[in-house]
Order: sequence, then C-alpha cells, then structure tokens
Amino acid sequence: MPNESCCNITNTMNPLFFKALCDPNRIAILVRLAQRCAPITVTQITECCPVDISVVSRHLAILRDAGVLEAEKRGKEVYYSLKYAELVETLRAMADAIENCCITTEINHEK
Amino acid sequence: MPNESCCNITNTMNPLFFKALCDPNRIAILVRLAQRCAPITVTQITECCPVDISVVSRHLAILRDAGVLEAEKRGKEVYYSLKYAELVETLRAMADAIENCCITTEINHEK
DNA sequence: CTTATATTTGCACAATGACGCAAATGTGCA
DNA sequence: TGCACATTTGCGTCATTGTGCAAATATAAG
Repeated sequence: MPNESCCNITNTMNPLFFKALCDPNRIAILVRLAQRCAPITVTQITECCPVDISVVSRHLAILRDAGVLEAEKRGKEVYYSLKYAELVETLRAMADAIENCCITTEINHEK
Repeated sequence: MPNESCCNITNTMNPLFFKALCDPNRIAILVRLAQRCAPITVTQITECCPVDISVVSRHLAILRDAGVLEAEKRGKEVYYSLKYAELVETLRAMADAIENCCITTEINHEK
C-alpha cells in the first residue's frame, strides 16, 4: 500500500528549509542578494527592509544556517552571498519528489 | 543597476507559501496525501501524526488556504487531496525565477 | 425526532519568533 | 594605544503559533 517512491518527499521537503524562508524580511534579503548575485556586506543588505541592522544580522544567520546563504569575512566586513545553484537544485528536487510520488501512486491505484 | 529579471522572484517566492509548509506536522500531512494522491478524509489523514484531530483539521485549513490542498465535502466527511500539479509548478517557477535572475545578473556584472 | 459519527471552532496556555536598543566583539587605521 | 566602523549578541517586549480539550455544527442512520 505505501508507495516507496514517496520516501524522497520526506527527505526533501524539510520543514526547516521552509521555516527559513517563511519571513517577509528574509525573502526581501534573498531578493536583494539575487539582484546582485555577488557577495555584499550586511550594511548593504540592510537597504532591503526598514528594520534594525541587528535584525538583518539575525535573519542572515538563519538563512546561512539553512544553507541558503554563504558568509565570508573580509576584514571588518562580512560578505553574504546567495547559494543560488544549491537553492535552485533544492526546489527542483522537491518538485521532482512530489511528481514522482504522485505519478507512481496514481499508476498503483489503477491496477 | 537593478535587474529586471529578478522581479519574478518577488512575485514567486511568497513567504505565505513557505509559512504554510514550515511545520513538521503539516509536511507529514502533505506526505500522507502524496502517498495516496487521492482524496482521503480527515480521520484517515490523522494517522500521519500523533496530534488531536482538531489540530489536524486546523493544519488542513492552513494548507488549503495556501492553495496546497483541495477540500471536497461528501456527506458527513470532508475529503482532502493534494494539488500536486500546482505545487510542482510553484516550486519549479521559484527555481526558474532564481536561476534567471542570477544568470542575467552575472552577465550584467561581466560587461 | 433522536442518536451517532465526522469535522470545525472557541478558548486557554505554553512555546516560539521578530523586533529595537544597548552592549560586546572584531578589525583596520592614525 | 586609542578610535572609528562593521557586525553580532544579550535582553526585554509584544505578537504569533501549535496544541488539547470541550463545545458547536453538519450530516447520515435508526
């Protein structure tokens, strides 16, 4: 009865990933980094949204811990960049997992 | 300086979508529905996780409002099903938006 | 009409999260 | 060494969220 092809969904659809992206300001940060697609500093990122820089710093840490961003320290400043290839791959893997699971499930139901 | 190709990210990466999927029990519900890929009742869905059925009902409402699930009332029971084609499309659209934005941004930086 | 079953909703409570401010830390420069 | 700047962290506050229980609603069956 349980469909083996669906195991991938459980592995791929990590709630922690979605949790990292469920805040409007974190999405704004992500958009700002995508518009540059080059490492920029915390101060530069702060232009994305009208919150204290300390708040942005915390959001950046959350996104970094979730594997969405990368941080590199250069002297006084920390340069953050979007790990866009990994992010794209993660989203596509989720789409594939759902698709495979549902298609094979439907086939199983037919027979 | 701002990259027009990145507008799609803002439109596509909706924080409310991620919010709907950021809870472990809601992912468990989604997995359970994917394993069936056919409408099943609230009582059947409740097997996904050790919480009260009222909690499951609330999670289902959240997922439905986010466009992830569909509800259909048949007599006493409500059958929920995964809108898997739409979900897959949403995830792929996000991946495409990020990819397009970052690729064109990199090209802009090179010239 | 009454009863049993399925689902949703009201309510209270504990846990979590986002936020601003101030202080701490780290680093470069005079 | 002292100062200025960039970033992070501690802390208190307020709002949101997940949860269980009980009650309300909806519908089928006797």
